[in-house]
Amino acid sequence: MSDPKERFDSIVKKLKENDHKLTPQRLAVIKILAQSEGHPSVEKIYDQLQDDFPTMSLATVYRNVMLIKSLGEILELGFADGSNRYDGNRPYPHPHVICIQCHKIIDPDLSSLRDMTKEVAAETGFEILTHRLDFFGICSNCMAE
Amino acid sequence: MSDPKERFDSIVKKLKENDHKLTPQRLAVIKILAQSEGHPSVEKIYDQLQDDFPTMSLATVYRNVMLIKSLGEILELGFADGSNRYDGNRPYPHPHVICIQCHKIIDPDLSSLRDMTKEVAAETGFEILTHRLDFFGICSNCMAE
DNA sequence: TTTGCTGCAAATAGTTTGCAGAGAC
DNA sequence: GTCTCTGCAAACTATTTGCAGCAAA
Repeated sequence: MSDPKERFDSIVKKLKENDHKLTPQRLAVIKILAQSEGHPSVEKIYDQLQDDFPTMSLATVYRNVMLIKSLGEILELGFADGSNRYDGNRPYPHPHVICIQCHKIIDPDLSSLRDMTKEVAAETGFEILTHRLDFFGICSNCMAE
Repeated sequence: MSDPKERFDSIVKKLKENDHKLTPQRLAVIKILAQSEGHPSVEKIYDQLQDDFPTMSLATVYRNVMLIKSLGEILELGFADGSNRYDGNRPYPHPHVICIQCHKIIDPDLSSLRDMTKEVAAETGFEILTHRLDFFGICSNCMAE
């Protein structure tokens, strides 16, 4: 769990470095991404902004999420059903555990992944640049119901 | 590498068991999926069918791929950019190595994955049902160019 | 003042669906 | 003969883009 404030500042800094303007809408999107525990979708971000920015358009959310992603400050999680969700806390590849019932996403700690990447590179002759690892199942909450 | 003929028969059998009709179009889709080394997209399957079935529609390919997927006989690989590709050889979850340049997909052998699933279950309290593991990089062919 | 950003609406791309006729069984 | 499947075209959904006005620096 990184500090939301720290993440927010770090993303803002990156934007400044690359000469992007800091509009209220943009800052609001960053704020949500920086403090998101739940890996929000664009739609979710949009919904959360309706109170403070009732006239803000979905296109603006998309544009800002894309921009921040292109700066490498968030991780995009695209799924087969077409839904995309974003992790603003850890912009580097890491495993996710996803509840197929309530769609909660959490980040487990896994040590053995680095070795696996090496193993794959050796076996396939690829130069491995990144990876994606998701586990799908039922969380304890949903199991109890 | 499973035997394409065997895979074909096994999918056909599953369809019969579930009272689905065996149309020429359907069998042609199955044939391509069963012998696919390259994890084809729907579009790719459609293209390959144009010679033998010039009037066949994309919708039919989609419907058949969906049907076979719903019977658990192919694995769907959806990507963040919206592209979907299908593995008709190994319909169970397994790792993939994907070249980001030529989009080739190959299946490496990785032993340590089962242990990892257990580790995740223990740490998160989830009941893990399936997973998805992709490595992205540059294949040796593309590196040479 | 100068760009880049926003909101709106229209365009786009991949996939799904309704319907009428064709064809598997 | 029955009922599913197919082809076509239209519908749908998530995302992107063009444009004119607005606002950050």
